[in-house]
Order: sequence, then structure tokens, then C-alpha cells
Amino acid sequence: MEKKVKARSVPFSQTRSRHAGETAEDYVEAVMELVEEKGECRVLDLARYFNVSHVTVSRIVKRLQEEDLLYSKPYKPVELTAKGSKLAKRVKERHLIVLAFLIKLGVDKVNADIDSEGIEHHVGSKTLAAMKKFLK
Amino acid sequence: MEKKVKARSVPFSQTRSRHAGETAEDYVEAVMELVEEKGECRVLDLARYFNVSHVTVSRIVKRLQEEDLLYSKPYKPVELTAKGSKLAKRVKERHLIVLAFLIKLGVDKVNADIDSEGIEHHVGSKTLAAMKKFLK
DNA sequence: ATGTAAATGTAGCAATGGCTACGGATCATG
DNA sequence: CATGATCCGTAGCCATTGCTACATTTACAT
Repeated sequence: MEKKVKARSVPFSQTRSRHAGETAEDYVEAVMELVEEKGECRVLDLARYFNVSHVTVSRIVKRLQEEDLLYSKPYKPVELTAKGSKLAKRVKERHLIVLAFLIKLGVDKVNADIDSEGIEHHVGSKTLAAMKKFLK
Repeated sequence: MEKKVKARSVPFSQTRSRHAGETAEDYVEAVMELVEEKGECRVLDLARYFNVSHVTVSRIVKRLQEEDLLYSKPYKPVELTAKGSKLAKRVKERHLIVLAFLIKLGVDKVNADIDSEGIEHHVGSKTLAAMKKFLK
């Protein structure tokens, strides 16, 4: 008498690609923020931002160039492509909504900052809509 | 006139270990659920649960044994250690709170299921407390 | 103009988590 | 107890994201 155990709603088959996608989102968001604040975004700016070595950044930037999200020439600043810019705006908006939501929920700013960065990647459109509604 | 750009509140230095930690949480939770529902938890049960190959499960189970979260002998069922059981209970409770929270927020069950599985790993104690309060 | 410091790239290693292919173990069932 | 089906382990591949060490380029100051 075997009880059926349902598989997860979201298959884990693509864990690696999901993580890579989160990295892409984090990077385009960071590039947008750094360009806004500093005028340009260097590899080392990203390395400091994410607390990783410049080597890690450099490799990821190369990959995101192949995905047409970023653009840069060797030893030059990193820029967003049109596609990257569009993604960055979506990501940033979602991030800000999640952050505002947590704060309105009663979470202190420090923890809201921390948790929103982890949560944002997993907020689907339905959940995002519910958060927006709650904010109004 | 360089504006200072603050680094992320949560350093990304440990991205890999964070992901490994999420995997550990997912696995102990799954083992607990499968043992409850089927009486025992085999490698293949986990493989089907996560939609990955038995090889992936087998390697991860081995690692989690070294972390003293799981226990099993070759070709035998996987069991939780005391430490793993404790973690599983915490994870499951947190998961259920996040799920209930999303539903109360107005998200449909299907999307609440999906998003809660991604979100749960990033909900700190303060955010969890705020969710609990909202549920009351 | 030249030389040094800072920024970036390259080589190569490790850990994690995917996979296929293959082989050994276990278990029902005849 | 033999045998086929099922389960599981091992070997070995790839991708992603960390790292250190070293090489190269750029930019700035003298």
C-alpha cells in the first residue's frame, strides 16, 4: 500500500541554471546601481560589491556578455546592454517592492535589507502582485 | 568626488556554501516527509522527489552523512540523525509558516507552494516572527 | 617619457551539483 | 536457489562560482 508522494511543484532539475540566473539578476542590478552612483562600473567595483575576487567577477562578466546582458572591452568599464538594462529595471523594481513589503510587515531595516536580497529571486508575479496590494 | 557605494549587507563570499546549506535543508526536510509518508526513505525516493538522478542524490547523501545530518549504510534506507531531525523540524515549521503566510496574503495555493519553497531559505528569524504575527 | 601602482586578464585548483554509462547488490518470485 | 528487476555505488564528464598566483594593460605622477 504505497502512498504516493508528490514531487516538488518546482522541479529541482534546473538548480544550476536557476542559480546562474540569480547571479545574472544580481549582476545587472549591481551594474545599474554602480553606474548610477559612480558614473561607471568597473570589475573591481563589482568585486567589492559582492565581496568576491576580481577573478570571479571577470569570469561572470564574460558569461553575461555572451548572454547579451552586459558589454565591456578588456580593461574597460562594464555596461548594460539594452537587454541587461531592461532586466535590471525589472529586478530592481521587484527588489524594492519586496524590501518595502518587509518593512511594512514590521521587519527592521537591517533584516529587511538582508532578507529581501535573498527572497527577491523567488517571488513570482502572483506573490509580487499580492505584496503590491498589501502595500496600498 | 567618489561616492561611496556600500557593499551588500549579506556578503556574497559564501554563495557556494549558502547553496550547499540550502541543499542540506531541502534534503533533511524531504527525508522527514518521505519517512512520514512511506515509512522509509530510499535514494530513489529522493531522486524522484527532487527530479534529479539517483547519482546526484547519492553524492549529496554522502556529504550530508559527513555533516552528521543523515545516516545510511550502502543499499539501505536514508535516515535522519538527531541533528538532522532537529534541523528538519525547524525547516518544516518555517516552510509551513511561509506557505500559510503567502496564502493569507492572497496568493493562490499553486503559486504559494512554488514560491514558499524558494523563499523559505531566506527568511530570517525577524522576518519569520513578522509573518507569524501577521498570521494571528 | 618613463616607471610604478592599480586594474584586469589568464592559468589552474577545489567544491557543489547536474548528467550518462556501467557494474554490483538486494529482493521477489518461481 | 536461481534469476530478472530494481536499487544503488563508482567512474568520469560538464558548468558554475569560489580562490591564489602570476602576467598584462592602463593611467598617473614625476
